[in-house]
Amino acid sequence: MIRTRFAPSPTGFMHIGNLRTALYEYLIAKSQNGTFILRIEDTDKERFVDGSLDVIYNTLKIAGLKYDEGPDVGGDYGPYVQSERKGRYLEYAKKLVEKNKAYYCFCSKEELDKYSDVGAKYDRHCLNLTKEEIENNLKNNVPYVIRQLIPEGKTTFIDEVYGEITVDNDTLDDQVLIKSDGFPTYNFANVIDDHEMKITHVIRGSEYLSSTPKYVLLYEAFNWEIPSYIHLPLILNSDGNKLSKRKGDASFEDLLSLGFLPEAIINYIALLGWSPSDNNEFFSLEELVQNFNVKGLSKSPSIFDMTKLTWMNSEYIKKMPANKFFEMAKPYLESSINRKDINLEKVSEMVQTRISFAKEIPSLIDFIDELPNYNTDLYIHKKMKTTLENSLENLEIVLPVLENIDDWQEENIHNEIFNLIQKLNIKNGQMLWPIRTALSGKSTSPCGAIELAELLGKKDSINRINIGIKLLKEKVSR
RNA sequence: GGCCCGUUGGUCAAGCGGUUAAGACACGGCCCUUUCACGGCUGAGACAGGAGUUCGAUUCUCCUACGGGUCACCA
Repeated sequence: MIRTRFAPSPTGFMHIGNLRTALYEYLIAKSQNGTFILRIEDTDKERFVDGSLDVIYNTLKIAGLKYDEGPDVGGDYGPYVQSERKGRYLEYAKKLVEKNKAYYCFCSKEELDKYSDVGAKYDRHCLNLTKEEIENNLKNNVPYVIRQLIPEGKTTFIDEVYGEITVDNDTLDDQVLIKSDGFPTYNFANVIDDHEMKITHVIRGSEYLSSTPKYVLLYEAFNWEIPSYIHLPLILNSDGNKLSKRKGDASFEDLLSLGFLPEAIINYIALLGWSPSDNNEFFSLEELVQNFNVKGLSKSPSIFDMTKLTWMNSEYIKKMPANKFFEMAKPYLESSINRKDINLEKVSEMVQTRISFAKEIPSLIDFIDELPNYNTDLYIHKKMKTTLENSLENLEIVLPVLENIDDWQEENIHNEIFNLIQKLNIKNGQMLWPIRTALSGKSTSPCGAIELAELLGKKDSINRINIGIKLLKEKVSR
């Protein structure tokens, strides 16, 4: 039975990279009917950020990554918050000391700083302490840490993505296991908890690849079974650097607030570093569970491409049922349209195929409440064969026709205008382009002239055409 | 700097000794059309470099270059 875990630290918001790691941990477990666990790694009291626990819970909830065990849902291997497990780690460390796989170190931080260059290893000063010295120090409450004693030789492990990796142990430092504040270091707590929680597959970012030998040595020191390792390639931003909030890279929350759909985000990031066996690109979470396979994981880092995410989100939007889309679009529609005579559902329909994410809505429909100031050059359109002169002419001709329509319905407006076009024997565009321009004041609009006229209503439409005529007259007469 | 990992079009990527080296995004063109979008068709664009192994290397090995990760009482 597979057991995987997501083990974030409550130090801020959720990176896209973290989310993807959680996603893969979830998928690997669920694709084999396994158990997915959430564990909070809060051994660094100083970096704790208020509210970040909620961010973790919320993100997983919104993303649909339901965990079977965790701080807020319980489970047989709790507690699932490391700070609540504090007592256990020291006992384990002492066991290692007894076995001669670890040792007390009383060197102060200042002492160590003196000769710490990049790549310098701890000189094992305290390894030579006599039993009496150690006991004396402990009795006198001299602050201490417990360090792992790295044996000689080489360490080999197998990563399911990267294959067999071997390192020389003398490149490894005697890392601290228990800090002087009594808390375990991340590396130590991780091993202990993974073992106690019976984690079978350790899945994490490839930045941990080079510390994995130390983990392996720890498991060996305890004589515990070593879990499977699956290291994931990094996600980089378009500059080729690690994703970071400071550099302006979007977090999951940022994307949500832009109106991206969680399903689309999940779908997109699932494809960063993993590819299915067929060419399909669209996967619901459930489909990901069914199709996920470790074999599809890649080794090389991938760049987070906002453009493709945007495309994928627009595809999801297009596939939404109209009523569901309306529900999502409503707040945006309501905030940018104050007129009460506008049919918001109709606007919603128009907008659905034209946006990539919800926050794009306002800029598409901002002309509805108020006709923007526009340049008469908008009337000139080569393909439509429109000029300032014939635009003016056609607007003047169509105005009385529109004024005569009593039942302001799309069908009627359509008929009247097309009759006129036929009578005048002109191209459709020569009439429709000027009307659309006069009604919207923009080079693009979410629909054509006739739909626009119906939407805005008779009074406003005629008013806007009059404004158009006036603007054109001023321009042409000059 | 030491150690570890990586390198297929601008981006995501398939490929796992013999292929015209898929597909997607983005980009160009055409069609559809009442603007824009949608949709359809189409085009351009890649195996980092060099040695081996082999009848044959994108695929295997080594070297070089470049990129990344890591070397904390952070996670």
